[in-house]
Amino acid sequence: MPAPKLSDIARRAGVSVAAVSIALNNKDTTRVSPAKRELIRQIAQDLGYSPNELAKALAERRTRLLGLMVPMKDPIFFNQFIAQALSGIQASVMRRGYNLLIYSPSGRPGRATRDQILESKFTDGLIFINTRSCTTRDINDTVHGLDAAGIRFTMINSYYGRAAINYVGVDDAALAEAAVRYLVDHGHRRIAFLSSLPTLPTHIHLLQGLRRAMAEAGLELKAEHIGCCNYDQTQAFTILDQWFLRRKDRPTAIFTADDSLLVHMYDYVDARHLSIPGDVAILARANSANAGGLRPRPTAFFIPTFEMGQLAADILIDSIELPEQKPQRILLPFTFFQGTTA
Amino acid sequence: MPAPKLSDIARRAGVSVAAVSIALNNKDTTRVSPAKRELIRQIAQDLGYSPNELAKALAERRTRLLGLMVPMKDPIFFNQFIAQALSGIQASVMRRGYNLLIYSPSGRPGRATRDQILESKFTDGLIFINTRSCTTRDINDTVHGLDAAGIRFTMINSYYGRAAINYVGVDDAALAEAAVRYLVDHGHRRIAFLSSLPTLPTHIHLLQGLRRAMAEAGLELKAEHIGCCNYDQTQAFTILDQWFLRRKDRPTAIFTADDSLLVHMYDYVDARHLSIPGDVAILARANSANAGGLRPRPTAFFIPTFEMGQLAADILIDSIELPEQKPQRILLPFTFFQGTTA
DNA sequence: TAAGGTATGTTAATCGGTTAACTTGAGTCT
DNA sequence: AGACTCAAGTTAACCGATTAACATACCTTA
Repeated sequence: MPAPKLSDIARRAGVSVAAVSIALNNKDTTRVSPAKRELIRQIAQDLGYSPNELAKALAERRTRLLGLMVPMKDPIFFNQFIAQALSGIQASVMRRGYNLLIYSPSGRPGRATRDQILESKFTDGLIFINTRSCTTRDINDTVHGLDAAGIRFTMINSYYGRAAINYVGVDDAALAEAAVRYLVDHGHRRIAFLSSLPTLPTHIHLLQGLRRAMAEAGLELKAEHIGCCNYDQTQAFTILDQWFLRRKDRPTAIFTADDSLLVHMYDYVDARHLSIPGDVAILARANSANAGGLRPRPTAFFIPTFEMGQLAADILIDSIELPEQKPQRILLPFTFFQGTTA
Repeated sequence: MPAPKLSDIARRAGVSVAAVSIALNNKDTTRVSPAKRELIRQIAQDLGYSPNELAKALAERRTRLLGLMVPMKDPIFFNQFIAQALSGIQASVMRRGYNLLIYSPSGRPGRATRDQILESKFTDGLIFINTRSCTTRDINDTVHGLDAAGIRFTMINSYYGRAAINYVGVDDAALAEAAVRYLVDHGHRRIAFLSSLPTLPTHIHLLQGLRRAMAEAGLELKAEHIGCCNYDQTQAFTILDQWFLRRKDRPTAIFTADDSLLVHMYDYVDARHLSIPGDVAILARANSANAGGLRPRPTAFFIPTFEMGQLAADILIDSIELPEQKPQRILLPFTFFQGTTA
């Protein structure tokens, strides 16, 4: 038999559908007598009734669903940054009585995506993460489009515009400064920066910090000591060979911008039979859970990815439930771990 | 202004709402003249119309949403098995025009969960993964409840009952047999088995295979050489100390059941200054993506987690879209990787 | 005793779509 | 000319809830 609905209960109880709805939802306690309320409850229970959330959402104009926009490369959740943020998001979402819907538009989440999502009305709000291959322009367009449409959203570590939006990130510039200071304190003068994509907000912020701190130390970050490998091991090796196969000017320390680069560094060091930190010191910006299994243990600045996810969901839900809430911009602190690589 | 709806288009075009619905959905090409169809399209475009998917789903009794049931421990997606399966699921789901909803009931996905989900009607089908802390009874109850309610679902590597259900897994018994043969071929006679939870289907299947293959080789798997550490490093160390701190009967090889155990082994070997494979050989059942970063590279049987996710979603969608589809039971092959640990 | 308040419901509109069944007029066939 | 077919829409029921507005009886209170 089909699932019972409000009208089934109403018929059995000899009351109107409205009465059943009111009774079961605990609204307006004065509208249904305690006796009838109890009767209705009992019948609902006997029938194993549970509401059709779809109909409910349509009537209430609210789904209690959050959408996570993550640009699709097939094995997307292999990315520890995303996996951990997702865990944090899911934790908050559960705690606040919401659920999470995964949207992964193929291609860039620019105009098409915005439209696709604006349209659906399936989610009460959106979280953007790792909009890695988006141009600044795409992101700005998206931000403005969503704002104009009154859609609530939060960006995680992926926006460098100036609009007042919900934002959760880590202070990458400060992190890079701390990294340089650490390396300089340990005697390094030739420092290279290995990154994934030059368009990433993280890349840009790190670079700002690096330049500032190196200038302070009277050093210079040479253009040829900045490498981007586009998440590709082969490209990483090419860059590293350029740095290490010539005798002079060889960097003594490398600062890596994300987890995948750290792994590439380890692979490279293996392949070329270099020693860490003898031949090259490695200082990483990394996710703790991911770096935990690596040997040797990397010296690293860990970013609180899980917490970023949690906060992102929390401030998004705040802004959904409290209409007058101002957008929040949150930068989380990073932590230092002393490994054996620098 | 509020989002445009069908009725707005209908008014502007001077036709009925039904006509607009038909025209925009390309149904029944003979019902609306090409001219009117074009007019309606144009107006929809001008207004930036996009359908309210909620209303659509309610009317069509279909959401094109799949639910993923994953038991919630807070940092759930740190688990590479889940993260990879999720990636596979998401890939298939996208390809087939669906979206994914994450359900993570706190507590065991037994009766309460089943009810919670049956009720919602938000998803067209469910995927169960890693129902690690469920009793056999809970799982059987769930399976029967879902079947009775006509809910479509697939289980990934987490069912040992005999009901005909959609199931995707790996042939763990065969994997364990292959592991034993490899170790025996390399001269090992005292083999220990390190696992996480004795109630896991994987644990049970591996154990079957181990016993069978060792019997074939004229060996015995001693009860004290089977250890379960409940995902806890301290417990793992306790077990390993029992195995290694006494002189005789010390195992020469350890077969590990999942990724976390492999990491614990590495940590242990570090802590006790043992050498691999000199003091102890390690042969792992692992997820390739996760084990990829480990040094030394583990000798391992890799399970195709991503593909399992893909297939799970595919057969689920098949069974949703083809009502007469029989449940499919799929066991995927594993692959061997020759590392340096065994 | 008339007015007003309170408890307990019901009616009907609404959310934004889909779709079976009906209508109407024009063309076709015999 | 009458019966039949087909194109092109329209009407209205329906999906399964929520909720504002209205109705009724009973109880106070001045």
